[in-house]
Amino acid sequence: MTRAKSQQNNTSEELSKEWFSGDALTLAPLLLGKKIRKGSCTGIIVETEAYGTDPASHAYKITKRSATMRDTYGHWYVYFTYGMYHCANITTNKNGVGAVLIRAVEPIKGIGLMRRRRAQSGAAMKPDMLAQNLCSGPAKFCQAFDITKKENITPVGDNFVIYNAPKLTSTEIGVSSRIGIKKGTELPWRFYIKGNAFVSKKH
DNA sequence: TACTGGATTCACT
DNA sequence: GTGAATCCAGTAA
Repeated sequence: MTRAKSQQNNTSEELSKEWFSGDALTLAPLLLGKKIRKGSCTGIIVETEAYGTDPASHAYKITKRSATMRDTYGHWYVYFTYGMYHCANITTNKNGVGAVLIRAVEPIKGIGLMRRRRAQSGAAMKPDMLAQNLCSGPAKFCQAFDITKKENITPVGDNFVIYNAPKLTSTEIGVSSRIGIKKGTELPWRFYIKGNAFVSKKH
């Protein structure tokens, strides 16, 4: 089978809940390049972040809020932060705790709707409100795809779908570390597609 | 019950 | 580069 044909087949396949049963650190780079659809909006995942049991993770100490990460896999874990933003993770680790934060998405369908939602959320509608500014951050992605706490604990396949795509090579994937929220902690687990204009600015 | 700080974004300098 | 916005979750008392 040709690579093109293989890609066609792969991209039509929906990832099942079981796909997310592995650990977050393994799945985070694998999610890069995958297509995500919610409602009429579709995009390519270009940046992710793995959260496991490091001290800077909500998974480090399970609370009422973060219990979703312990109790599910292949579900949204959505939380509210900074008094105005949401961040969306997909839970992982069938036999443990973990999640992959969706940090940035390349919009490919429903761009007009995304732009309206971002504008409603207060984003300035400047001329440079290009597609690459619509989802280039975890909170921007939530605004554009209308993901709020009401989506929390929604399973994959129910309202949101992730389609398979060929695995990227290690040379196509960038990895960066980040100082955690707890002093002295470091998270070398942010993955992004190298050279992609839709990746968030902060690294 | 009160206080603290945050897995961010954006405007302003 | 810096600071404000804004409110919820977690924690201490």
